[in-house]
Amino acid sequence: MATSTSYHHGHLASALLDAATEIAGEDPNGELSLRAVARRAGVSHSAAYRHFADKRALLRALALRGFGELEAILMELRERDDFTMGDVAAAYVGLAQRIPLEFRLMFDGAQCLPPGQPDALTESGIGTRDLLALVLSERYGLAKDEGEAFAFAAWSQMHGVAVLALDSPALRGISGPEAEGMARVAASFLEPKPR
Amino acid sequence: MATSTSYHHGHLASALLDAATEIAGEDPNGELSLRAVARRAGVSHSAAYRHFADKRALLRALALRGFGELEAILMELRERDDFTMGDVAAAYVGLAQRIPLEFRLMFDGAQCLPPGQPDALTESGIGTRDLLALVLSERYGLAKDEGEAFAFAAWSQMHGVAVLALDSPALRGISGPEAEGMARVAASFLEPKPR
DNA sequence: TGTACATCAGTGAACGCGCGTTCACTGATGTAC
DNA sequence: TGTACATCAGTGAACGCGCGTTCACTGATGTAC
Repeated sequence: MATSTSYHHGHLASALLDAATEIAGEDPNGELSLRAVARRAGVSHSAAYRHFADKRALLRALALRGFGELEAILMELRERDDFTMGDVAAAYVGLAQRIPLEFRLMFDGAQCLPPGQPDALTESGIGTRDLLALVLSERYGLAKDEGEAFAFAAWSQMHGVAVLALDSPALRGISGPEAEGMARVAASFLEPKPR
Repeated sequence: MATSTSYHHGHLASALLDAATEIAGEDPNGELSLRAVARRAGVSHSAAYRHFADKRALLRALALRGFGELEAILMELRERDDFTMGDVAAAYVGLAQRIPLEFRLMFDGAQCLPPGQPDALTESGIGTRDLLALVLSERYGLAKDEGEAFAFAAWSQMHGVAVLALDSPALRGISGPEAEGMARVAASFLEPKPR
């Protein structure tokens, strides 16, 4: 295997994604350029084209990574049978705070998708939504339709908190834990009554 | 008063804002450039600098306009004493669909704000949030704290629906009325029980 | 084990592009006398 | 009412910039014999 200092990098594709995440961690609201990503990875910017067709493809890969993390979070919650809506919302908002770049890209078709049709990214989004519906239905004993509607109500709310905490001038600058606390308060209004 | 064809425009500042809105109406997901705005307004791009210090200032003016519209919507609801949470959410999401550019800018500090401190835009955001809390507290007879928490729960949810409908690959391409319908369904989970 | 060669993954120079912004200018307006 | 002039609101050429992308190239790798 090539070491990180050799001419051949070995894991450049994922190293580029890591570099992008790193940059975004330092300046969560900045624009991300392909050149900056390559620079951070210690590689010429044209090298990126060996691994991604274009900039959109790189961003799409980041978004897909983000969906993977979200699904892992949901699967973890599913293991427990006593989580609250507040737990779900806090986890969701926590993800957005931890990897804001990926989070934004997950829900930004304009930046990630080619003019073309629905693709893997769209499907990932739908799959995650369905997973949330499943997890909540199991937890609260909801029928399919009920569960889907409720999952959408919950998803949109936690998404709203996440987005507002990241971008809104009125809320930006809030700390991660504060944002998660607000998500919990908001989600408490959705907590189903025990029967 | 100068006519629209004379050398002096007369209302260039607001004409530029209108032009921006118009462009965004045609391509809601495109990037907006100051040059394109001036072009659309039929004016050289340097003319914009007679009215706005820089591009950020123009975007900020658009955001402020958006807050004005949102406040008008809330005041209208306030006139009625029988609106539902679904009505509020549908109105909010309808606004986002109608003027996506302004809507996005209202909640995008990175694009609108200079490196500087809280400004008129931030205050506008906070003012609107307080107005929502007031309107909902009146409608449902909530105490101050209760009203604020509930207003945040509602706001984040309708904001989530609005944002997802505009940007998310999984939901984009949805029509305005469909988006409003989804907002109603989501909001129904927040409707307080009558006592 | 050693050599020839195809393949792969990098480099770095160059491309054109549209952008935000500045500047010296000029045309129109309105006020003072 | 008519003229001189300051002020205001436009113009258009020019600036430098960083961007995404392409291309001919070269260094490293691994396989066939």
